[in-house]
Amino acid sequence: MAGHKHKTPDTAELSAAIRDGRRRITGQRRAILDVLGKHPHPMTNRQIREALPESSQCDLATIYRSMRLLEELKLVDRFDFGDGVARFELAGHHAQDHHHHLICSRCDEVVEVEDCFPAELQEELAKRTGYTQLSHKLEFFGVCPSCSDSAAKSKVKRKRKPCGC
Amino acid sequence: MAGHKHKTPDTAELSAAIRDGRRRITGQRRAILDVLGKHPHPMTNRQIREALPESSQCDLATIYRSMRLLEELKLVDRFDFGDGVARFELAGHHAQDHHHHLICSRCDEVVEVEDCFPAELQEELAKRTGYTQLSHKLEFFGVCPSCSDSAAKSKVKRKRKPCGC
DNA sequence: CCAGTTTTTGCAAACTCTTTGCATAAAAAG
DNA sequence: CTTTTTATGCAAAGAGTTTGCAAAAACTGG
Repeated sequence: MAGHKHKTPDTAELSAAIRDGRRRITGQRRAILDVLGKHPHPMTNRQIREALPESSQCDLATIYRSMRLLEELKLVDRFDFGDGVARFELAGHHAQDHHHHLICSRCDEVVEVEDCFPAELQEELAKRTGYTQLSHKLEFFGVCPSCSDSAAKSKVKRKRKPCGC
Repeated sequence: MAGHKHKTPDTAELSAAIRDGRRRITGQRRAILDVLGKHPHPMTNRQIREALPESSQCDLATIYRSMRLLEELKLVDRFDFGDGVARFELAGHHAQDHHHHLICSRCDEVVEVEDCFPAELQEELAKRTGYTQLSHKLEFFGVCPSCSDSAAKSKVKRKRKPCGC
């Protein structure tokens, strides 16, 4: 009974992923996955901590360590919205495990994007350059409908410009 | 006599760009542009400082401030290779002002890439989502020819994984 | 279910990149 | 050359992330 989507991996899946190494299934790790399972978009470590239930509060350092582990175990995916803060999403949370995002530069609203850089072009690039094992990082930025409506630009702004390209 | 490629903007260009605001043409700023003009790939602020001639050494804080200014003036472009460090390139340094990079995850070698996310797809994405003023951030990662040759994996490695996607 | 062994956690300190306050130096203006 | 205004150097502060270490929790084998 494995392979859920939009759900937290159950203990079986978790232990299956953890079994090989001598890692342990701790309450904190379960709680973190739980939180991620309830959020549709990438979360920062700080957001994860704030979203933890009181019963499973834990130190930020623990979250940082956990995210590294969970990333290695391929249970979460790391994203970079260009503001210098790492964000994580439960792997397999969305229809396509590989996907990108469209982020509003004014209010940070996020939309999941299924478009991806054309595989043929990427393969061509690999051949042309001789590089192997190609992957890419791609995120979109723009102004969301509600922010472009409210011409009032007195909204929260990102600290660092995300792109500029 | 403007519009050079692969060259440092001359004082005329610099002052033209600076004139509007009440900014000044200083030795440090000229030196920084000079350094960028000699490097084909994006440089970190620390690299820029180390590349400055002894005669124009300056504080890192000055470089940070200068890069912000030069970015606003569109004299340099900012890039993010996913390792948490900002990198800058002289604007118009390459044939296409808008371009991306292919970075070796083992040795950090960089190749300039002209491929770009298809404009049609991006416009479609804009229509579909209602977002406006779309832009994107795109970088490729892989293993360069020489690194894949030397199966010896005892090379310098990046501190943070760049992508994972 | 308990005792032993090994991994995790919390806490504090350290690190890296980046920003900022302030007195001084340098550039532009007259 | 003097005045005015912006930039720089230096030091300190911020933010995100990592790490050392003793105490706590999880797995193991009785």
